[in-house]
Amino acid sequence: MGVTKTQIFDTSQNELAVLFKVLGHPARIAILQYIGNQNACICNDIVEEIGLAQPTISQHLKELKRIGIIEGEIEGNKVCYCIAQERWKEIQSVLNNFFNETGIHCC
Amino acid sequence: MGVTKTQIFDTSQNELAVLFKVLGHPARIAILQYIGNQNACICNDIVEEIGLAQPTISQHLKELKRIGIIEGEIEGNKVCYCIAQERWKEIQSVLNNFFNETGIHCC
DNA sequence: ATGCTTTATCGTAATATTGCGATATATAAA
DNA sequence: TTTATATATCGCAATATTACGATAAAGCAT
Repeated sequence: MGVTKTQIFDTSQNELAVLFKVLGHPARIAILQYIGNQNACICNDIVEEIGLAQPTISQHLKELKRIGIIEGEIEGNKVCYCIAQERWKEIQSVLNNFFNETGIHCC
Repeated sequence: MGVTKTQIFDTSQNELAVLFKVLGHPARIAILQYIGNQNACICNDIVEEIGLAQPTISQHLKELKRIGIIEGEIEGNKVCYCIAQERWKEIQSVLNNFFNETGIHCC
């Protein structure tokens, strides 16, 4: 009652759902767009850029790191975040596989 | 405090996040895969197939209908759900645009 | 060493999501 | 008409997510 019944579904369904879910928040979309649009990796100008408190941003960054779509490199007392190119492409392709393998038949 | 601060983000960021979020649940992934894998549109064998109660499935179907990725056609006292092909492709392409337009620069 | 800056984590409040039993509604079947 | 079947909706309980202030940790500047 209330929890997502993860055990009912198989690993690939759960993994796919996690990818979608992590991307399913406007702040995280905005963070990815901001990091992606900088020529160099940018640290927490993200906090300045997006209108959310520093702990909130930090939490969102943690979620994004959880699926490996960004990486943080420590530079002194700052952290430089950047898109993890390989994983980025991998996630895109996992999602595309889902779209291509599902929804072909029907009606 | 607690709500997603939708106002902070622009329409396209919010819309993108909604698409991802709706797809971000294993039951909804499983439902889409099930509907997609039937040669004909299938009604609520979905309830039988997935191990969740009928009201729960109904709720998930409602979410999926909300983004237009499935359509339900009433047939007597049954409802026949199917993938909305056009919208399916459109969503795939919206997501791909996001992936292609973001994360190109960096590092 | 002391204070400043940057980032992460903890704890908590507000809200949202998930899941389901009970119930409503509508068609099919008897 | 009565009963069964299929689906949607309501209302609630359990849990998860979002957001943030306070605080910790760690490096930089003085």
